[in-house]
Amino acid sequence: MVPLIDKKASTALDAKAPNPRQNHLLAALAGDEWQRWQPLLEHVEMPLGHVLYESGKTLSHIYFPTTSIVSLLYVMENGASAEIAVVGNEGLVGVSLFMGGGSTPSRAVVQSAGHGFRLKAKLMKDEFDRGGPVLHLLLRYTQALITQMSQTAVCNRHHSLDQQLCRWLLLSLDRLNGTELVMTQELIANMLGVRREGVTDGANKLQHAGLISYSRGRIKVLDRPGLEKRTCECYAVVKKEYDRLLPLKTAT
Amino acid sequence: MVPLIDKKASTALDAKAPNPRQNHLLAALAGDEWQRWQPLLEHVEMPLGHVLYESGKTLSHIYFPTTSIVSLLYVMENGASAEIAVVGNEGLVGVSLFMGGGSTPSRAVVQSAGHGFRLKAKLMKDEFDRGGPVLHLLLRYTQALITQMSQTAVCNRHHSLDQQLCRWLLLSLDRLNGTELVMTQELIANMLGVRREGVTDGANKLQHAGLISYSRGRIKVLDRPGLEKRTCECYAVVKKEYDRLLPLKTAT
DNA sequence: TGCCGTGTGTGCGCTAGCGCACATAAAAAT
DNA sequence: ATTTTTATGTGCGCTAGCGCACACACGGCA
Repeated sequence: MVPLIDKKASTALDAKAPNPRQNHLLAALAGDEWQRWQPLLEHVEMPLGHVLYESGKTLSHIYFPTTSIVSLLYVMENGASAEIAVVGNEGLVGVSLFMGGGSTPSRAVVQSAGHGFRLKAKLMKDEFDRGGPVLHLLLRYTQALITQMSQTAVCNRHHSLDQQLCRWLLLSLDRLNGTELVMTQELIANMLGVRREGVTDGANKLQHAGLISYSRGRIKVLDRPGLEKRTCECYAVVKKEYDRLLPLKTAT
Repeated sequence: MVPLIDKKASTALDAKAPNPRQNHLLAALAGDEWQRWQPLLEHVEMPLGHVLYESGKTLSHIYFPTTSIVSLLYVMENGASAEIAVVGNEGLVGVSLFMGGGSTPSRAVVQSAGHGFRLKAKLMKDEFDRGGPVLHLLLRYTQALITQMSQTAVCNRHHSLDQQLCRWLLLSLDRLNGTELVMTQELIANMLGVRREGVTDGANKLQHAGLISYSRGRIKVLDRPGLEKRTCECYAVVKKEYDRLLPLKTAT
């Protein structure tokens, strides 16, 4: 029997017929642009850990996550790493393609498995160079991304691991549908650029405070407002800036 | 007598007839664009501490430093601060103007007094929207700026105060002519988002190592290669990316 | 010449987070 | 059902950087 109406019915449906318009940028395209883009978009699975592009290498595609989350992270010479920004269904991966360089010193890794769509580099560039609304949409998104990166820098400097953990959970949640993250503490530690034990500590505190519950790679958020109270200002700053720059006109 | 040939002859000359083309972006403009821009550019003094724009406020101008350095910094609710990026004669201040938002959550402060030029917001937008080489130049610069911000985030996470101090000195030096910075340790601490005492310590070590010499707000760099050896990889990453994205065609 | 303000040096005790080395426990494998 | 793998918990000593409280010391100004 085809498992269409199992416990994961909705996600199974998504998997069967993923909708590009789940991505907010694609959803924001006007009718004629959308007509032009639709046939060019290629659906892609985004499995956990998949590297969309490697530091310094030329981008072949630009990615629009729908149900996945991608981390832009920087891996250092000594192996330590740090996340620069998160991208989910609100954005795209590969701004350097239209910004000019064609590459960045960072790496893009799927942090939460799911789906997405992609567009060939050449096509993307052409679309961008047509100017008009597409160009301005993409640039506004880039501006929001810049804010997230800046705020990450500030947060790394001044805030406690606990606060950063909250920020990170919230940012990730905002980029997914539900209230559950599939994510080991080891992974989170990698993203935040801290020790795994530190994350264990932080997560423990949050669990005892009744804000989250987790076990072996599944984190359920029980009390979102509680998390927001515990996090630093950084989360709100970033959120506000995304909302300002990329107001949601039509959610599919 | 007009103090034209005093001990600061060259800088006095700069002050008298500052040259917009000292700014690399302006220098990169092709003949016809340059003709168009030249009459629109307004020369401005950039005194130490001057705030070019405030967090969240709409930008009225875009600034092209020539002999000054501007810090993009974020000031937090509790008063703590952190620098996001530095801008000198290689760039411009106010990317959010053409990126779309018209404002950012950060603040722009003159960190090293000098000169610069500015362009009215409206004019800048119009120029940008003409598309073509100007647009691509500005976006490439923005891309470089993004790299700097990312690297700042990474550096804040993983590197020691000493390394960051070296990075900061080198980045600042690159954006000035000479080998001397007019800058108190207090100021530097503010930029790096650390304690003043920490900077004192670091500077002391560098002085004892014979890399710099300083006294009361004047820092002379004696051994640049030495600094480069002490700093973290972040400096080189940023430098390389700037060079890649913004090759110097003609220095005036 | 002496004074005062702004920079810089120094010495505490304190804490967050690190690195390491394990102990447990839940799932997956056979 | 037993073993193996993977995820999480815990404990320890260690260090960088913080916050605070001063002591100097240079350089301009009266």
